[in-house]
Amino acid sequence: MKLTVRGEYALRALVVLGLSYSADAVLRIQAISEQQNIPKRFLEQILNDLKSAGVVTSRRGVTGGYRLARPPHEVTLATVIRHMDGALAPVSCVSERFYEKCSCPDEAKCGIRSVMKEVREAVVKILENVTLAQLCERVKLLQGVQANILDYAI
Amino acid sequence: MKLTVRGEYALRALVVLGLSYSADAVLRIQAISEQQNIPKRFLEQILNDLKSAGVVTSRRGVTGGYRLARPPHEVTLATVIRHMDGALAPVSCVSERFYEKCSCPDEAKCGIRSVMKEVREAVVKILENVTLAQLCERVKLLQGVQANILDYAI
DNA sequence: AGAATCCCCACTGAAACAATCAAGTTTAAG
DNA sequence: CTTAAACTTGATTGTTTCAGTGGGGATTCT
Repeated sequence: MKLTVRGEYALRALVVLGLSYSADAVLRIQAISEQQNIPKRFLEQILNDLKSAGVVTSRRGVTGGYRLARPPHEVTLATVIRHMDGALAPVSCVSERFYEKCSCPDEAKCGIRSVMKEVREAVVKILENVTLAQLCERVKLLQGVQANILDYAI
Repeated sequence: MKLTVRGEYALRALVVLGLSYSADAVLRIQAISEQQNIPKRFLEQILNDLKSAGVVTSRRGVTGGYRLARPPHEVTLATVIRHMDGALAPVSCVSERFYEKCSCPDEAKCGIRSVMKEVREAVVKILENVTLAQLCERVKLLQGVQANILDYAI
């Protein structure tokens, strides 16, 4: 599994949306783009893609913007990454959803394949069990730690 | 971590070399290439690369060929894959050996990064603990099972 | 010498990646 | 009812990576 810049931007944007999640408040692309150093035009494309995945919804027009389509605890990182970057498996011949035949003489007898399956399992286990809500919690915690250090300094 | 075709070919070739490992017998590129459906010219390049990594050695000339530079139980998959395909981490900002700064506002406060570190740990734990010898064992086992099925059929 | 093998380095064609551009449509406010 | 600020859609571009090829050179046995 390789997380591309595209996938990373998607996660970063979703964290921002997750942190300010509420019934019907929306965030503008520009706001997210500025806060996260993401090229606006590129982010536009990415959020649109997340929309087609049913992860976010949008409102158009001058008061428009994006918000999560569902509460953060219902979105797993696995879902997001699979949609943006494809397979979680290190090679497609061990992928469940993005399977492709490989060139080895016989997949059933392939030792490499069995190791790669283990790797895939390990990755999937982590990413399917971390939700956007948990990711946001981590962020709050990390930023909280920093804030406390500052408090002491003052 | 993404295993490229290049890395996969390397592992496949090493399994062949591992299975017939002995003090000074060598295998020709052509033999490996034919057995494994790997383009000869490409394999040439790959084995040369593995040589510079100290994984294999070669003998030139008409009786030439390749063999493992060290016994199979001393070579981990992590070593091979890192040399062929680079970082095991899903993003380079969490890689130990291939670290590169990422574009997020503050790495220390990045929640995504902390999840990706977990993924990296999981992958490394597997690949650093599987040696070429163990991989060869798996292959023998898998092929053995097939052989038995055939025996019954006869 | 000659044939078979490894060695080295450059090159190419295709695909993936990271953007960017252009020309819409929708919406609220003035 | 016009306009500006937002999202929408689809194409395009420049760069890098990937997989594979090609040509010529060095080495070693016979």
